[in-house]
Amino acid sequence: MHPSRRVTIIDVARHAGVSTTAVSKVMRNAYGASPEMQVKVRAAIEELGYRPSAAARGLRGQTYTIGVMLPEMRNPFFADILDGVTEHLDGTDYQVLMAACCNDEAGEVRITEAMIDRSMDGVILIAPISSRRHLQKVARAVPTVVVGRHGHSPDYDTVTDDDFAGAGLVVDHLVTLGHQRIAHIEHAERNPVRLKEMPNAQRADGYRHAMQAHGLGDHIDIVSTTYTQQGGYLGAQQLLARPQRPTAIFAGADIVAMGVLDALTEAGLSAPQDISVAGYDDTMFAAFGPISLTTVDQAGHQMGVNAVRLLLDRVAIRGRPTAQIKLFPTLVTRRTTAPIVSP
Amino acid sequence: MHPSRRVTIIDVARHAGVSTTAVSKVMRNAYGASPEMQVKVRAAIEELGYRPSAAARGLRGQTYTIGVMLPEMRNPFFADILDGVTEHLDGTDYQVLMAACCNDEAGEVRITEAMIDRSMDGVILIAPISSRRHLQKVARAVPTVVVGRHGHSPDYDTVTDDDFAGAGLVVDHLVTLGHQRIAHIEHAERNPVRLKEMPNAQRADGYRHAMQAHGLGDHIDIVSTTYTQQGGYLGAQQLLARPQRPTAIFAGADIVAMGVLDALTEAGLSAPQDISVAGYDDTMFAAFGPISLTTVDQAGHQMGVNAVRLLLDRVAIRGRPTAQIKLFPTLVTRRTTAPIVSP
DNA sequence: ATGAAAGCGCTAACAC
DNA sequence: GTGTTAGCGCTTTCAT
Repeated sequence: MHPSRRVTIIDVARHAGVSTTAVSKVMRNAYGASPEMQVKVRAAIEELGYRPSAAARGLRGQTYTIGVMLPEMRNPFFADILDGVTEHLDGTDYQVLMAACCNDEAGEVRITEAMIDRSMDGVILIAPISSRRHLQKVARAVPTVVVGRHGHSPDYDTVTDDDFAGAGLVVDHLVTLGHQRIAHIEHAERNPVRLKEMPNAQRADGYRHAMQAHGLGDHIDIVSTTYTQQGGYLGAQQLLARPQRPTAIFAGADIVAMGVLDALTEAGLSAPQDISVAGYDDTMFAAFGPISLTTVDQAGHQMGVNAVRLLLDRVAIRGRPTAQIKLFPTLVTRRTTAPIVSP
Repeated sequence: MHPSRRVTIIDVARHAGVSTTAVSKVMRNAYGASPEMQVKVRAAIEELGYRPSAAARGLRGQTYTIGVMLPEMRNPFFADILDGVTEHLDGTDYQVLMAACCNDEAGEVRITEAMIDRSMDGVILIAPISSRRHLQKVARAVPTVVVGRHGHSPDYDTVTDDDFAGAGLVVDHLVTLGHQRIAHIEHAERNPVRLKEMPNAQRADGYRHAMQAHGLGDHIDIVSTTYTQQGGYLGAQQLLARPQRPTAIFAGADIVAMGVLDALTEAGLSAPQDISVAGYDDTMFAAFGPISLTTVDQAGHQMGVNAVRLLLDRVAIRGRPTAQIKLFPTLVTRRTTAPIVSP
């Protein structure tokens, strides 16, 4: 026997004694195949172990492939989104394929183009940092849903979490505990468009707004670094060097909070005894006993589910007006925040 | 203007005043295109913004796509492997697309078949749990490299880390610190084939062997649960209930160690004061200050690099004999292990 | 409801 | 070195 040539639609048609058109129709549950036809064809498919070639399908119709672009793989929050996506696609003919990029614009362009080249039926872009121009271009080539980036476009749908409100939840919580000198570590952003659209910017805004609302405008204290462990470490060092150091630090992301904790330890301090610390994202490790970080849960799973829903919708009706879905976050209180001792 | 039909190879050929063959050859850097031809064609490609359709290419030649299957997304160790993979592919025409499955056999079958259907040029399977029969089947359909699973096959290459030796490193370390009652929490496995091939089984074997080698055969104490946080928690509870409880616990994976720490805290104990704890994998969170877990570094990055190398090799020369690459792990000593106090 | 036939965009085999 | 042509395996008109 030969190195097993793949079974094609022709083999199935011949085996079932029907036309390839018929097989194609059955495969796609398309209109125009009698029940008997269905039975015959399905039997042949089963017997021969036929699986359609996605490449060949893609040349005429769909590829039944959804692409998901992630900024990185190490933030478990993205895994939550993906769970929502794949779960909702379970049982359908669609397959999700992901690509993680390197958090840089060139990488995002490469990946999105690769997805378009591969005739994917739709793409979900998670927290993209590309220019709006590029996002538009992608969206015009393939049905697109952008997750975790605010702002709206006539070409793609968006699913976001209310980062502004989320930051407010943290500030409210800390104020309730008696804190006033609450500092924030943000991810530096200068690009004006992204300044409005990126979650990190919204969190900083939300922090500012909530501080004002509590009459703590004078205590607003923001350090700009990056959403990395290193960024948290450096940010906290700056804050600890203040003449009047803060009693609470709200890190813009859980991973940032890890760096903050490192800096505290190094300075001989600890949370929450000396300083309360809160993060954002409710990543897996936030729940670990020795860490037990107070943080904000973004409902990643729900974001994923909503993203696919919008996407499949758009695959079906290309031209429909775009939608923006905004979900609401919840505060997860753990052991790194506590009532202030000496106000 | 129309909803922009994609630019095809015909458009480019016409624009450059050459044949489609010529364009195709230039695209693939294939033999038989003069320098002037190259220039002309490249100019036309540039001007028209042409990008070849992967679907169409796949129907005849390659798709320039490498598929990577991951058992899950939340273990950062897999991200290390992927970094190695993508980094090594940087600058080539290949694109990596991943799919995470649900740690179950049916999911793995679905994903591998999806990759085959999509005419991927090669696949890298990370820590697959499927039957050998299925792996063989996949490998016969598409060039395959299996990562993180021992055993060898005439059809696929393997890249593994020496889990047996890694477990030995941990035991040696703990013995050096004066520990004798060193317990191990393993991932339960009954399937006889996987019992030999899966890393978890090798770690348990390595533990057993090392204990014997140190004359501590009588102290061998293995609890079978699962490689999850919950598994670690339950396993530790069992161990703490022993009449003579262990002075050190070697968890088969970092995530298991997290569960162990939870159980210790709950019992009013802590590491390393009361019990030393070691993990395996050196995942990102093992390095976090409040955790600071002693663990084993598997050099995931190197595994990734080696996997692609083997894969591209096999894509070029399909029939070549298979290779097995085994890397050596290193111990990462942190603060959850310490010299024994009262032996 | 069914099937014949014309492509989809590319590559490979073959002429020139 | 270059161009012509025949498919790759499907889906989609369009007859019947």
